[in-house]
Amino acid sequence: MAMEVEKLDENEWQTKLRQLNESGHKELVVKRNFGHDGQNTLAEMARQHGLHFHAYNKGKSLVFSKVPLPDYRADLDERHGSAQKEINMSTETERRVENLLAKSIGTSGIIGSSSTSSPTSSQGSKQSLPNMVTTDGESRARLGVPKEKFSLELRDMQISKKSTPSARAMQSFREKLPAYKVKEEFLKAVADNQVLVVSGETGCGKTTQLPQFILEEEVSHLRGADCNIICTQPRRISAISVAARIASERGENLGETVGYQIRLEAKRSAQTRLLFCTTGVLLRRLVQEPDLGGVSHLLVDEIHERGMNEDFLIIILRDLLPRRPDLRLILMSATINADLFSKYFENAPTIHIPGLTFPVAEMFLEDVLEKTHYKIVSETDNFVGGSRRRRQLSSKSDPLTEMFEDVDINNQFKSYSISTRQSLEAWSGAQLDLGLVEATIEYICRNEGDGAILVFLTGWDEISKLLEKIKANTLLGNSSRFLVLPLHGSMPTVNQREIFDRPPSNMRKIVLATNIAESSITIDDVVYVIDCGKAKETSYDALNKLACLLPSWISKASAHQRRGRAGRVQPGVCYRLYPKLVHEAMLQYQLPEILRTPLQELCLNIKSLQLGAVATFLAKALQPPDHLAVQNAIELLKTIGALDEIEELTPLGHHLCMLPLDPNIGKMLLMGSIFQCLDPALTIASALAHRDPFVLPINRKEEADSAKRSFAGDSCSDHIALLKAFDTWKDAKRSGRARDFCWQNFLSPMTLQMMDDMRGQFLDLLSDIGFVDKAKGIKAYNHYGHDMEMISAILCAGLYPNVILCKKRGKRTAFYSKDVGKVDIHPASVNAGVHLFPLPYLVYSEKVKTTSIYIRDSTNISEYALLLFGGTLKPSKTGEDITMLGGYLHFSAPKSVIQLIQRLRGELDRLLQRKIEEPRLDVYSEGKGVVTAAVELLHS
DNA sequence: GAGCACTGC
Repeated sequence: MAMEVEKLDENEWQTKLRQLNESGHKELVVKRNFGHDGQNTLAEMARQHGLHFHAYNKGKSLVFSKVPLPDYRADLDERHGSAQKEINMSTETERRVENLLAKSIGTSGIIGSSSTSSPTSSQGSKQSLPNMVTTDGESRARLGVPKEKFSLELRDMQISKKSTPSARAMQSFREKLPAYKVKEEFLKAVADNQVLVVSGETGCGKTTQLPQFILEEEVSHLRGADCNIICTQPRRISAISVAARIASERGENLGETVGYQIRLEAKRSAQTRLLFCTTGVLLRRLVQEPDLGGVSHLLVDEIHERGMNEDFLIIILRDLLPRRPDLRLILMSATINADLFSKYFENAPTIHIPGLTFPVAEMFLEDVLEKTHYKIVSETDNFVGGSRRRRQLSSKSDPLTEMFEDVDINNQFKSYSISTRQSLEAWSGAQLDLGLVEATIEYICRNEGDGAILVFLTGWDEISKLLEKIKANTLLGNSSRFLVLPLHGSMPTVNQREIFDRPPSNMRKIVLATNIAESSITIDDVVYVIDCGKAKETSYDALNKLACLLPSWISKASAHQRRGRAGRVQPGVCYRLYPKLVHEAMLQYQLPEILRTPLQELCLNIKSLQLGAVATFLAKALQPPDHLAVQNAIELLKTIGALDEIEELTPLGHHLCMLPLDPNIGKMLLMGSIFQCLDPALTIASALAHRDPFVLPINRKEEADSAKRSFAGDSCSDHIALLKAFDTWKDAKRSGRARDFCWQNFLSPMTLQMMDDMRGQFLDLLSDIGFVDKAKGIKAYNHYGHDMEMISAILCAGLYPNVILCKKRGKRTAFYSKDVGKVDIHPASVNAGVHLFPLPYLVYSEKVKTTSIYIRDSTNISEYALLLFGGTLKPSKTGEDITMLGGYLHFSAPKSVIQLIQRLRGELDRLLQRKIEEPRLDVYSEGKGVVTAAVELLHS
């Protein structure tokens, strides 16, 4: 049935594909694992042939299959062994569940509830959210101050604040910024055009000055009371810091005329005329106010970053502009792709502002090699006749690396030394040479002037290895002369002051960082940047429904941004550890996030904003996502019951729209509130939605590992570990020991605090949509909050269809998922290294392909959790089998047991349906019998 | 037997 080949070169694909297409073969088995790029190449070609292939790993081979996924069953035995699970229910359990169920059917009154439309739920979804941006253009008027008077007040205040000596000093500083030179041109363009694109390099003052120009202009023309300027920022930190900066430039306190609003935090008042908020906050506001009533000017900053929120917002705004002719839209971008946005908005005029940073010299690999005399040695050079072309076959390579391998080094680099040319011959873009990084750092320290060094690396591993190399280095290892600091989003050092502070004068600071230092964290005193040219980047493989996190070449735009990090205080130097030819071949910009991410949450938001059919709407994007990615998202939303067959929101979908969460996590939260597990559901949802509170220290990772495991106990669950860690932190906090507790248990206090705040927000939202009555307190919804089986069932209800089969293979266990076949447990999971699981399945919240396909966090669950809280059950004709997940999960049992399970499940579903349609229904008392029967079964 | 880019509601 399968065609087999060893490895294919690019031209052979075409032929093989055609053969596969025309033949009766079902699969193409490629024996070499040639990596993700190869898969995508084939996928692309297949699409051109009008075929969709499904790829999965099978041992060391990669299999491409024509078989559509629902027809999985036939292949199951061959690939996974038998996936059939026998349900062994004791007659005692059967009898008890039977009794509980019989009782409940008599009393609960839940039979015959068949309404499908829901007036109550749609009412619920129109209720207002707390922490929402509210229109307050008229708020002062409402407070009794007439508009005209308020405008006068604002103007007089602006005049008086400008006359103080400190304000004059501030003004002269502002006048030196490049943005000041375009002030009149800018204000005229804003007055004359509905849309304007402003491009400018960092340091030109566009973010701090342009919104301020508008504010000053409006206030001085006595339009202050009517103006309502919003400026969006992609990150929380920048929303706060820019607002604070502008308030101080105006000589005001933050929260007066200038304020900010980010999730769970705001500083603003009725006077506020200029508000900085994150893009996410504005998108939430659009749910309530599709026309942005009351907003006079909207500035969208950093659109060149092409974040998902910003791309999404821009589609909505383009449609909104005709309905709001008085609204002014200003898009702010880096220079590099301003034209793209101008074209998108019917050739809107653009204004360019030159930058004001110090010049940064740049060097490429060839120059770095000349200076450092470092010799790159290829691993395969030791073999006789190891030509460069041959080496490429042995390593996973990418187009840029391959391109350079075809370059005639001696010809192209005539003017360079022989040693450099040899090194260039040996260089491979596939692997970073840490020795070269070390040599470059050493060169700077020996030969260049003072100033901090910032090294861009791809991840934890490289940072850790380089740190060790530096420690062992005879010069750099001297800790009284060199301060070497790792900087990684998951390391506990991120907020330590020494990263930002200037070191003592005889000491040089060397920061080893990931992408985090590209835009999120700014270190002012950097003079030297060393750039490895790569970053770990997410991508989304729509064919296999798989998120990937793989190192790849950065774009020219990112390289430019990294270089700029060296010129903030004085002229700097950027050492690029890749050849100039590679730099020239880099993509202009990074692929926008909307093309690199699963889209379920975005699709849900599109539905909640009533923007029409998802695919039609997304086709209007600057760069529309792949059709298959959209289909996957819609299908998932249907699977979890958020969308119906005609892609309309179900009552459940309406509720999920109100929760700022991934739909799966939102569902888990709702299920937790319904089934008396509110407290754990709040905690787990906030951790999954925000970030993992466990940090990864560089030297003590074994200790960190065991701390996490001790929280999990014998639960076989990362989610329980999160829960226990959070609860223990709360206790420690109450007794004033939070700081020590976090340090000893490798937890991030900031993340835990954020989780705590988010729990509060979720509780408010659940209360708004009627699922809980806040006045009664969490305890009233937490009867099973300490019941592990019930918590696992809730996790299953929320995380489905993210299910993994655990299959015993001798002393070990192997893991399989429906979409990609064999997967591994991530080594940071508490389930890594567990050989025998008490229960046959795992549910997970994240599956990511890195060096392998890993399940990052998982919880071991029983067949009953799946049968009662998983996907739709499909009984077989014989009545002795039930399947789920398109036949992937298969259960068998005696007829009576199957019938019992179906009846119980039916009652549970009806109860749930009624609750979703009438959120205020008291499930705990009305459906007590059904719930107790379910709990009984989960415990058996 | 071995690993964790970064945001945001």
